[in-house]
Amino acid sequence: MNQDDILHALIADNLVSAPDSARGRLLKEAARLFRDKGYERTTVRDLAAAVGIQSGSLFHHFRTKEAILKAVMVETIRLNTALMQAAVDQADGDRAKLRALIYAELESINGQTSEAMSVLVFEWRSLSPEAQEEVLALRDIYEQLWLDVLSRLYETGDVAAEPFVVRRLLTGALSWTVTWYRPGGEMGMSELTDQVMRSLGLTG
Amino acid sequence: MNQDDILHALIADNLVSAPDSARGRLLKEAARLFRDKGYERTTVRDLAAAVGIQSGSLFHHFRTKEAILKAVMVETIRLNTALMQAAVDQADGDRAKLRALIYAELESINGQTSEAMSVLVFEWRSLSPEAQEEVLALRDIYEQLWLDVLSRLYETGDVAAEPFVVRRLLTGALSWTVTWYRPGGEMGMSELTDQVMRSLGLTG
DNA sequence: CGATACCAAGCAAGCGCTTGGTTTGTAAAT
DNA sequence: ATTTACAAACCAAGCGCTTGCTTGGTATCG
Repeated sequence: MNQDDILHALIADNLVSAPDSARGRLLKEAARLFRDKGYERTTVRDLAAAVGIQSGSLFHHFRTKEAILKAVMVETIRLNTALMQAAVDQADGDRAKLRALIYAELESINGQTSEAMSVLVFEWRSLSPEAQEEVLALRDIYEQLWLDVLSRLYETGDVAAEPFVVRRLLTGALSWTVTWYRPGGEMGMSELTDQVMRSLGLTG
Repeated sequence: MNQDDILHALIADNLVSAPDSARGRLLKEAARLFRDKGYERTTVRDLAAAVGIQSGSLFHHFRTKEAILKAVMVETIRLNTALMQAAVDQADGDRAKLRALIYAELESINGQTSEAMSVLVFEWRSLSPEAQEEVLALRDIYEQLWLDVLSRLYETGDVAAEPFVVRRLLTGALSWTVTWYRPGGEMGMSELTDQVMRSLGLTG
């Protein structure tokens, strides 16, 4: 299963919108606008204009503006959970698994789903508490992947700090790359992954 | 110079507002509201109510709502730059200096100036580009403190990754603590600092 | 023919900010 | 000691605009 296969499997199960559907295109544009201007500064008129319809027509596809934000987040988490799962499964050994997770998360944050991942980090507060809870539940599976690997590395002494702390530090460190790292620049994603591994005192 | 002395020196120089002045109280409440609800969701009526005046009276103290956001950020950076400088100066040796910087930043993020630091991280985009540039210039001094220490640790081999990458990873990792770390809980700030040092493969 | 997708128009509410006038604090002049 | 002067701090009211969303109707298409 490569990345495209994973995406299409999710689309087939109706867990993620096809990028060429009306809904998919709207979510893509919404993610871009929310990242660029922030959720609150993005108006329903902006969103409608981005896909070439009238603002009122949006509400045929989504009940509220917030539902759009939520959909962006939910679909992104679903996709990334599947990608992370695959990354872990394919790697041999815990160091390699950790490296695969870091690489996969960097790719989520700085690659194709970059806009949506930014929204997930920086627009979290714009979600109502009820919606936050729902989205949080989806994250749990995903977080467990990290904790399993980090726990084993902690027991072997490869990583000296507590797994759940390391994971949270890494969440911040990797999320933040969106503010300074430029894919396609001097440093490649693989090189950046190496730098992260080295920062953790792990080499190879 | 302890923390209070540093604060009062800045107040004397008119670089930071006194916490008991009208302006200081407004900035404190603004930071809290901006963190809790976000800049856009916080109305001038909210801000005014928080300090017990009419919304129109706000504009006697600040020209625009954005000027309030900017003042929160500027004053916070000024204070924290001074605190970091003191932390570096007081520590002996580069490992100790790094630890002091990490501890000081964790304290900024999770201690007294917590609200304002959150605003600095999560409301950055709400600043106009011109204001962003001004605030960014203030950060440079502060960032140089980190780079000096990290460069020396890189040369001695204590830290295996490039200084500017490590600093940026740390910026993210430490900023993110605001989302999960609770001061006064099980883990103290000093213990958290240790965990960060261990995550970097540094002990003692 | 019925559902799906859309448009044109606009409503009610909330927004940042302005305005004109009043109170309050302070310090010099009487 | 009282008056005068004046600026800083504040209020009450509301203007003009934008916001998310609704409504009633019209294409489009299997």
